Amino acid sequence: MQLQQLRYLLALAHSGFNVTSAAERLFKSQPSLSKQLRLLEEELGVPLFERAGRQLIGCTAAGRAVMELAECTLANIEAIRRVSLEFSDPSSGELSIATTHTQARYVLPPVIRAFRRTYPELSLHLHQGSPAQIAEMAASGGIDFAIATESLHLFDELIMLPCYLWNRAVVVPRGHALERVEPLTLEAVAEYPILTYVFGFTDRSHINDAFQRRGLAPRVALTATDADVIKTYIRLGLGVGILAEMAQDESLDSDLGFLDASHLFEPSITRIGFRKGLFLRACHYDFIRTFSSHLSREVVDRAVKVSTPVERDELFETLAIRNY
Amino acid sequence: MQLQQLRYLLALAHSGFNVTSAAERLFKSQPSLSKQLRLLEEELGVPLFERAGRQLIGCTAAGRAVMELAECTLANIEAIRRVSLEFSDPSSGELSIATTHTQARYVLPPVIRAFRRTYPELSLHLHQGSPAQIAEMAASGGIDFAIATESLHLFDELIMLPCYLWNRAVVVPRGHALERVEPLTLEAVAEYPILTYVFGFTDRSHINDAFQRRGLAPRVALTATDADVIKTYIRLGLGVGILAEMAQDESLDSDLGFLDASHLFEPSITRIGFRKGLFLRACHYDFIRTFSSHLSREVVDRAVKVSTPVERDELFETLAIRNY
DNA sequence: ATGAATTACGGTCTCCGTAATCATA
DNA sequence: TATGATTACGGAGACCGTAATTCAT
Repeated sequence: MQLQQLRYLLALAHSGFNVTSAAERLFKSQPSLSKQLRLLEEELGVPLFERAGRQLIGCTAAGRAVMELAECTLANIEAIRRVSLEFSDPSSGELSIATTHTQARYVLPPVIRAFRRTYPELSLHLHQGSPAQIAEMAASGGIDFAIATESLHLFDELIMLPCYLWNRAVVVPRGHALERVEPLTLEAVAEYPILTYVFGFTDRSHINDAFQRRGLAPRVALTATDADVIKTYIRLGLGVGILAEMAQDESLDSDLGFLDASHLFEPSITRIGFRKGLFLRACHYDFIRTFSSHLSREVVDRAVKVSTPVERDELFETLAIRNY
Repeated sequence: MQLQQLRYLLALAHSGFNVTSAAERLFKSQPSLSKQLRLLEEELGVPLFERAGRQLIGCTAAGRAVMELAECTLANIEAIRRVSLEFSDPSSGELSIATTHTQARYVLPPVIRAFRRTYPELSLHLHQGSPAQIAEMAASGGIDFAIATESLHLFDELIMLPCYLWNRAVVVPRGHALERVEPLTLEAVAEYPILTYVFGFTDRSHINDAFQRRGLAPRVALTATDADVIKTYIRLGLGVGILAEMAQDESLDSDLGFLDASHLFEPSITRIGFRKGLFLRACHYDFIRTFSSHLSREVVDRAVKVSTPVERDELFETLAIRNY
């Protein structure tokens, strides 16, 4: 049995049991893959795949069991690589972060600036996507960290740690009538067309819930994944925005009014997550710590140890999570 | 990186970092090993071994970390083999049990007789040794089960499940004066030279403790690892034996009196254990169940899930453990 | 007839063993 | 000098790719 064969096995599963596309993904010829998969199957002495004629169309029960173990094995190999890299040069290497626009544009810059001072040799990679894509990226490897506000709990291969609480702001062009409503109410906001994030980003459901509880049905004029895009349309007078409070850029947004709406909507919680198998290097711990100071190495280690998300939540009930 | 190289790595560690003897153990030439180990080290880019000149004399911190992961990886590979074997032919294969003389000679025969009726194709292997050796065998692989009364908790790679409680018997030649002492007391026993198990077997400390609590210092005339050996000397009149109650063979021991001593010594508990990584086949579950009927598949699975021995003990507090 | 897996075959690279060399106690 | 690791070299085999073949829709 060879590690290659196990890699082929997983690639096959990830390509919907299409040998050709698995081969392409691995930059190998199709016969090579085909042969190695057959050899593995023969060595193990048990059919791993459901077949329709010559086509592979799925996994047998044995195949699933083997697949799971193979995944674990390769994660281990990966861990060996990482641990060696860490010992050979603790400050070198790469760190890939998948996150949403809001985090990458507004939240992370000061964090990364500080982090780079301690790890100037490390190359950082920022990948953007929807929370679901982010979680997928982190779960299936290649990405070290996922940072987002929702959806990440969907993957139970991910360990999620709470970072900070944040509230929403109602964003209007300067001089807008809402600026004079004190205190701001949902009823007042609902008078205007709403511009906010698309569903699946930054807890849209919190916003809907709040209006619905008051029996209000706001008109949503436009949604986007990107606060900068939304701000552009606010400036054009299409309506009022409901954005994350982080999305205020003091120097560029002097023409916009950010009205605190923490009393109108439930706060949301931004989390950082990583794959369960991930070997955490010093720079990993340091990044998490830089991002969220209560997540010390000890806290992270404890969170990794406990096996269920529920237990992890219990762990964090005792810790104070800062507001943004 | 190849699995072979990881195997070499572990073999090296198990041979005290002597490349030559590691090579012998693996039936490979020494240069091959030497080269592969060097290649691995180069690939990982970090020294794994402490060197004295050309000699390898130990592990670096990186080496230890890699070693641990390698062990885990190979256990996974082993699990893949097993799981495949299980699917290809659930009733074939081998089952190796390491245990003490008492278990192998007196306790296991009816268990194995029953077990073989369900798995006639399976070859069973009984390895004997001291509890410490048994634990070592089970922990370092090759052996499926360890069965013994003590010491097994020393290895935290082992999952130990309690099987049954048993008491001691005072064993005398028929007609011995102790047979007429009703009820039997420690003081009466302490009058005679004692024959019992060597330390490290079957909870010798329970015996010592009991005497000590009563301020008695019995004369221990002879200790052995083997109940049959001890009985021989009892028959020769060297003294009275303190043996496990299981050690009575109804048909062969009619010339010996087994006097119940359950009121004199704390009961002991016999456990069955296996390596944490072990993939449990149906025959494994069945063997455990045959040996100890309260250890159903569900109970075993739950015990495997919980991570600490303490939690496991809690799990079993609610279950009734039978007496022998 | 086309898409997809398998078989056939040849080349390259890896791993292993033998033999010779080097270092250390 | 003896023990034990490393280097050198040649052979067997594994893996891969191209091309041809087979199967099924």
